[in-house]
Amino acid sequence: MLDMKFVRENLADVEKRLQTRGGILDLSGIKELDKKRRMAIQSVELLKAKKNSASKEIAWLKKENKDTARIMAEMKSISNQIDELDNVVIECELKMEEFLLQIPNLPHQSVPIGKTTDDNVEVRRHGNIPQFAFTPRDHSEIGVNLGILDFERGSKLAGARFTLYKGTGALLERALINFMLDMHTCKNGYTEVLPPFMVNRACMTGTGQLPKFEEDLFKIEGWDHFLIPTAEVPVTNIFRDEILKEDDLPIYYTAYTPCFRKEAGSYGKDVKGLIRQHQFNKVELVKFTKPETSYDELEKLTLDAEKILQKLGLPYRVVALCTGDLGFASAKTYDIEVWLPGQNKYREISSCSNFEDFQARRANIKYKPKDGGKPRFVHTLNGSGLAVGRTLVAILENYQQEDGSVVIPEALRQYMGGMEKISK
RNA sequence: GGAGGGUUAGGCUAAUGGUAAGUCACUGGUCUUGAAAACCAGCGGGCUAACGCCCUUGGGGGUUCGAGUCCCUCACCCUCCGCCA
Repeated sequence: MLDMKFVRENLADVEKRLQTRGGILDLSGIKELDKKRRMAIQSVELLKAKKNSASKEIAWLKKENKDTARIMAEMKSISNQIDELDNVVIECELKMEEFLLQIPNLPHQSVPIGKTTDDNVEVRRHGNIPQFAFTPRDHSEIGVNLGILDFERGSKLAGARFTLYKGTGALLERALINFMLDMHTCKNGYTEVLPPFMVNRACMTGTGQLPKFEEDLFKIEGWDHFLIPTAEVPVTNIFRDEILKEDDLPIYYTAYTPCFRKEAGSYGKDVKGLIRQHQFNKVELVKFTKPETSYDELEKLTLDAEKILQKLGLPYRVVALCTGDLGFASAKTYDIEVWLPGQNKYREISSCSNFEDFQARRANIKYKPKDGGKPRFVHTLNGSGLAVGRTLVAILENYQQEDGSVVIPEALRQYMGGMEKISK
């Protein structure tokens, strides 16, 4: 959520920057509401001051056993006026909040202007694309042939976009989760947390999934809870409605969770294989920082995610998302895309974002500056480190051998009982 | 599922229906060679050019001139019983 005061004082600039995201935004309605609200507040506060002093007077008159009928009648009518004006104020505030909750974050100045994924800017590449002496197969073919992925039974159990991992496939997924968590906790300085996999409405509103994107979420029947679409939601909300100490910052958390997404609007896309599932595993990185350091922290967080791919020997590139491709709550996002030989292209495996104070304002997460000043909103960041299913896809495709077997990356072997290769 | 208890500012904790008192922590100041102690001030949000004023006792509603306090309702937390991994 944007700061109303900032919006009021920078209306034209805010409109202009939001327009770079696509979609047309007219903020004049909110400006009117803001004006109406402030006028009502000014008049109602005069009446309230009057009421307060009159109440004291009544208490005093009663003590003295004097007549209070006249002043009490007068106060009755003032109370009614206060009620009316208070309602005007509340109505304005509700409408403004409803409006503000629908407005996406302002893109950071460094974000490239553009409309679609084609306008994203490649920042760097790492690793060499593997050359095959044969036509590389796609991960679903490799996985099914090795008997480690079962898409048919997955859909028997839960429908399309669900997969059953078997044997070494299940082990590989678990090994990846452990490998990633160990890297982030032991080498990169994150604290592991294991949050609830379903959360209440306040959490979803705090990180920006609600109220706008309810159709993308799985809701629990008969309860105002939702399955989490990413660990970002419960982990960022850990400090909702709290005031942290400046010395506590920055806070680094990492969490493994499954993620549940309806994938509304993606009909026909990536229907085959593991790329787009209703349930997938992810290891997430979340940071709470001071405003001054959040962009440095974004660079570091992105590198922490990249280290996983480097250790696994998977080639990738990093792209800076353009304004039109930016997520709702994000001010700046780097996507990390891993090379998939089966598709002969780079595919997103991580998305690292700085939300600045957008989520912190919605979730009311503050810190108290050391110098005793007023509490300020923290900046929140997060990134996948990494999407586990897609990492498994990348390993199967990049490490496949002509005979259909798959070599296990060196870094992962200690997590798989020393196994070096997956074969039939 | 049943019974009971609870929610006051960053933490803790008061308040016969008369307009939120204290305390601890924290920050700044005074004092000091320095520190501690002591003392003073600040430490939720909003409106205003400013002086100041208004709001804030989990959310919403009601009674009242006036509600932390009384009534209704919802949410969340805790304890016990039942069931259960």
